[in-house]
Amino acid sequence: MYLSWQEAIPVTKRLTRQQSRELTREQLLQAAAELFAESGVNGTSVEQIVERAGYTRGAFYGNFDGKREIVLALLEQRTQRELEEMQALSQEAESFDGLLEHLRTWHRERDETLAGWLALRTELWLYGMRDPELLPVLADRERRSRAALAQALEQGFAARSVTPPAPVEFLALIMHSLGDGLSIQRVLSPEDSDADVVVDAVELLMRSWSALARQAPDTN
Amino acid sequence: MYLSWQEAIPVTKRLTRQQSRELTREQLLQAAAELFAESGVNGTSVEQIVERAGYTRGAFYGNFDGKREIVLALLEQRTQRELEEMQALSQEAESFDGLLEHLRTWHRERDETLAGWLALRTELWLYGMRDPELLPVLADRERRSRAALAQALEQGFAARSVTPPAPVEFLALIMHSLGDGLSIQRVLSPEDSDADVVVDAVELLMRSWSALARQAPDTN
DNA sequence: GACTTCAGATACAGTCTTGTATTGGAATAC
DNA sequence: GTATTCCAATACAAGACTGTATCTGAAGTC
Repeated sequence: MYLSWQEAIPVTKRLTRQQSRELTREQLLQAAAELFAESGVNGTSVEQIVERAGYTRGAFYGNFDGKREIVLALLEQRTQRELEEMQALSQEAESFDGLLEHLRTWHRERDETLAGWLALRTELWLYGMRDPELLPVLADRERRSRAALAQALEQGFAARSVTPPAPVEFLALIMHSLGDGLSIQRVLSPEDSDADVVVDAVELLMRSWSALARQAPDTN
Repeated sequence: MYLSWQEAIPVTKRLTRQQSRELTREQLLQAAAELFAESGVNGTSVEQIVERAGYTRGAFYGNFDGKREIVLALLEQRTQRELEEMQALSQEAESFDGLLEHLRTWHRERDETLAGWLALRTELWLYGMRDPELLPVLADRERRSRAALAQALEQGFAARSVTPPAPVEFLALIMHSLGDGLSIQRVLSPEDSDADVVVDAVELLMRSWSALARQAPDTN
C-alpha cells in the first residue's frame, strides 16, 4: 500500500481548476470501474469509490449526483471505446486474414485482464438491462458493433469472391455473440482453452461458411 | 397484487414439520430467484426475500446462515436442473434433426421469460466467478454441459457418416458459447431476432461444418 | 494583494440492513 | 392429555450507507 496512484501519475502541481476537476472525475471513474468489476455495482459503496481514488465523499457528490450517474458516465465512456475499437477493426480488415490478425492481437492483449474486463462489462449489461432508459442505449451499441462487423465480413467475402451463405448481418450476429460466449467460458475455465480460442473459432466459422457457399451457392 | 402465491399453491393445512420446513425453504429459494433476477444479488436484502415469500426474517435465518448460503443453494438447484436438461438433450438427440427440434422447443418455451432467466443466470455467474470456492463448481457445470453436447454432436455426425471438421469438444464449446451470446443479444434487442435465432444459428453451423467436412475431410 | 469563487473535506441526521436473542405456538412424543 | 421439540415471529442492538449542509483552502479575478 506504499505505492498509491500519486506515485504512478505525475501530478503537476498547481493545476488549473478545470484540470483538477477533470482529473478527479477521471480517477473516480477509474476507481469505480475497478470496484464494479471486483464487487459489482450494488456491492460497491460511494465511500469505497472515493477511498480508492484517494478522495472523500465531498469530491464524489461534487462530480456526480449519485451512483446511478457514475454508472451512466462509465457506460458512456466504455461504449465509446468499444465502438472505436470495432470501427478500427472493420476498417483494417480488408481481408479475412487482416480481420483474424486484428482479433488475435486484441484477445492476446486482453487475456490477462479478461476476467475483470468481462465482469465490468457484465455488470454494466445487467445494470442497463434493468433500466428502461438505458436498455435502448445498450441495444444500440450492440447494433452498431454488429453493423461494423457485418461490413467487415461483407468486404472479406467480396475479396474472396464468395457469396455469403446467409445475410452478413446474421453472420455478424453469430460471430459477435460467439465472442461474448467464449469469453465467458474462458473466464470460467481458462485451462480448457487458450487466448486464441476466439480467433480459432472465428477462423473455423469463416472456413466453414466459405465451404458451404461454394458447395451450394444458391441454397440460402 | 390480489393473487399471491397462496392462491397458486394449494397449501394443505396440517403439514408435518418436515413438509413445512421444506415448503418454507422452497418458497424462500423461489422468492430469492425472482428478486435476484430483478435487482441482483447485492441489490436484494434478506428482508425483501422473506417479504415476497410471505415470511419474516426468523424463517430465513432458521433455514440459511446468510445471503451467501441461499445463493449457494440456488446455484446448486439451478445447476442440477441445467444438467438434467442437457442430459435430456444429449439422450434424445440421436440425429441433428432431433437435436434441433429439442433446441427449438426449449427456446420457444423460454422466450417469454428469457430476460429474467438470463439475468439470474448471469447474477449467479458473477457471484460464483468472484468466489474462489464457487468458481470450480461453475466451471465444472459448464464442462459437463459441453461434454453432453459434444456427445450429442458425435452421435449426430456419426449418423450422417460425416467426419467432424474439428474435435467435437471444440465444436461443442462453440455451440454452447453461441447459445449464451445470442441470448444476451436477444434480450438487448428482441426486435433484431426471433425466438428461433439460436436454432437457426446452430442449424447453419451444422450445415457449414458438414460442408467443410465433405470438402476437405483431411484438413483438420 | 485583496476579494471572490469553487473543488473538495468534514460533520451530521436519517434510513436501511444485518444478525442474534428471545418468545409464541403448533407438531411430535409419551 | 401432558410434556417436549422446534419452526417461525418478534424485538433489539450495532453497523453501514446515503445525501445534505457546512466549512476550508487554493485557484481565479480585478
